[in-house]
Amino acid sequence: MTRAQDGFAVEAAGALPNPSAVGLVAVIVAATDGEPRALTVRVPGQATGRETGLPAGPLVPEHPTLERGLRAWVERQTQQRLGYVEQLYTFGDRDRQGDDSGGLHSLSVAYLALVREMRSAALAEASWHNWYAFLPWEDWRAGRPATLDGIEAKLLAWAAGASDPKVGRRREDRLGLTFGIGGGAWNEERVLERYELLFEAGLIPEAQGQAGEARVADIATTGRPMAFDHRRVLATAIGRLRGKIKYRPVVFELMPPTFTLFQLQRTVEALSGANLHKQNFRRLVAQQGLVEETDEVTSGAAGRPARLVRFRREVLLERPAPGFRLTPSRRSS
Amino acid sequence: MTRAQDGFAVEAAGALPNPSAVGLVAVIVAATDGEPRALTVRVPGQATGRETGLPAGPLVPEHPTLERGLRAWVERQTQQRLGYVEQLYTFGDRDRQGDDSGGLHSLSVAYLALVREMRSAALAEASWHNWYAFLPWEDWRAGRPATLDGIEAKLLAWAAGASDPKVGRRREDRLGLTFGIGGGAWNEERVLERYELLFEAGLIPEAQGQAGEARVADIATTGRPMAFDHRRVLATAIGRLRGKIKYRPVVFELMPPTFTLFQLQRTVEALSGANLHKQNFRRLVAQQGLVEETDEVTSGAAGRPARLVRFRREVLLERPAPGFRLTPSRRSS
DNA sequence: TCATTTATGCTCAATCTGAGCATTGTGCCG
DNA sequence: CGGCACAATGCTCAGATTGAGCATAAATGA
Repeated sequence: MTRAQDGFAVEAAGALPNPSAVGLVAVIVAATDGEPRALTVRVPGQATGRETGLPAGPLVPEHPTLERGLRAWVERQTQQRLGYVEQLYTFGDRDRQGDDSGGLHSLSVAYLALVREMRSAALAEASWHNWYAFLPWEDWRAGRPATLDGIEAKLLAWAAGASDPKVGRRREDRLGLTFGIGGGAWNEERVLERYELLFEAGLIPEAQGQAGEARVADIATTGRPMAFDHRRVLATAIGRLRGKIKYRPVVFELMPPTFTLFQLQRTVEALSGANLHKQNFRRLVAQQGLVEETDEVTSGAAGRPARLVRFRREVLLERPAPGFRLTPSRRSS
Repeated sequence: MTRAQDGFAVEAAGALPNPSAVGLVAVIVAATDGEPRALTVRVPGQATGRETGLPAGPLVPEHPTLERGLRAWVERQTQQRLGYVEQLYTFGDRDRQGDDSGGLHSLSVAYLALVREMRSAALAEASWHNWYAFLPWEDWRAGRPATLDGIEAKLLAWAAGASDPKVGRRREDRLGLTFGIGGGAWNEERVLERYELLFEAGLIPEAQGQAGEARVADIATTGRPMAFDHRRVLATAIGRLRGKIKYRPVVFELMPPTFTLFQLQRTVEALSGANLHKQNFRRLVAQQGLVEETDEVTSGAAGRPARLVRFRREVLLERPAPGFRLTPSRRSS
């Protein structure tokens, strides 16, 4: 069925030459105590011993769809029920893969999953990490991250160090767009673009396959490395999630059955990396009808008890499916 | 390097078992005379002779990235310069692929490309089609598409025909969400969900591999079929594009160097399938600073001549990168 | 009891949106 | 040549949404 015709190589999707190695990678996200967490595993490292990486596995031909395959595979191996699952991106970068298995083009199909509990942390080799450990510049909840000073300096040097001045100017433009250097605003969704920029600028040890050799000083500024190019996958996931919570009620996949509005806000803030105006946040949630009150209230903690609410499942049937608009406030720390 | 450990199959992305056949599919979009078009080719059909399909080809291991590979491949074969290229989705559905090449899992990585001209229509076997020929229910510019009457009736019958009443209710919910049946609103972004629903309901001939045998009556209501599952890919592309134009200035990839505001509006309307309020549209474009005036005006046509404008490339460097908010008006036909 | 802390209610100005009316240039038709 | 039809363009206005803050309520703990 393979056939080239008149300049078009028209191929049946089912019968192609050049078989490739295809893997699945999962970014499994939870939010506990107002911190965003990703499930990681220890993998055999490229350079040194063992490194932190994302759960990954082979594409299993037994399953009818990619997503169902991933779901079954992860749920079986982590005892973790996956609620929301969404395909993220397919990575096929040759020189960015860990290693090239001789001629086979290798692809990784990445998925984002949102889960409620963290029981599987009990599993050996698997553990939850605050995702900002890997991308520390993305957390603005306590104000501008200190690490950005060092990063900006290095990025500016990188831009200035371009041989062609035109290239240098383009680099500076990108610095403005992504990191807001030079009067630009910080757009919390551009997580991947920021990571890519750091990668290109040589600030990411994974770029040279040296994830295992990152110096402590580097980790302090550019974060903890991951095996292969998994930080890129994580960056993709965070960016996607930050965008999605604005127009789809996906945060609730991360919440327990009942919760307070402030817990909800903390979770949204954890994901977006920015603080929100409290009163306006509740107004938004109320207006959209995202939650309904229970007759329980919290107790024990300091301050006035908060009413517990639950997600109104019906909103999934209402249009347009709402989410959260993120409007940062000046509250910090 | 393949290794299972403690419940996690941890695999280096580059060394996986089960090689798969991987293909690339491209949805190449242009907009001419206010109509949205997709580039199609004639492919050897599954059942009957030759069918319409999307340009597709094998993954070429020579290229450093998937996107660069696709770009080079399409540009060479269609003489069509691809401006904007974006990865859409990776399809791996087993039973939805055209045919299964014995044991190999087959994937299609789909891309969306926006182009300006349509020269390659000159190529034999390749031609441009109004994309609503394939998804006629998606075009609301002349009011509610007539085809929806027939579709709704069949969908309601499908929901009512569920053996389990619970399943039936869930189907009805989905009808409301996607097609707005039962008091719901039409959300122009849910193109894929609508297609999937029709597919499940058995209204899409491709579902049984009968794309080539669709009856004329069916084509009138559920649109022209495509080879394999390419209509699903097209639906994905349209949905994505409709979402994207709202927050990124991507429409300009489809416009000639200079154009009138109304031409721009027509293009946005063509993509979104809905009409917009003219004065508000210009206000939006002006406010956002998306275009700058040239000193030329149109002439020859009826009515007052319009000023020609051009896209302000600088907006790509301004934050947050703006797009179009789509607010339908009552103007129709 | 009072200070502290958090939850919750409410106000207000600025801006944004959706809708429509009015005016301005052109080509075209008697 | 005057007037008409037709788009383009300018402008207004009420209602809704946003961003920010003040005020009050209901707990805990010294």
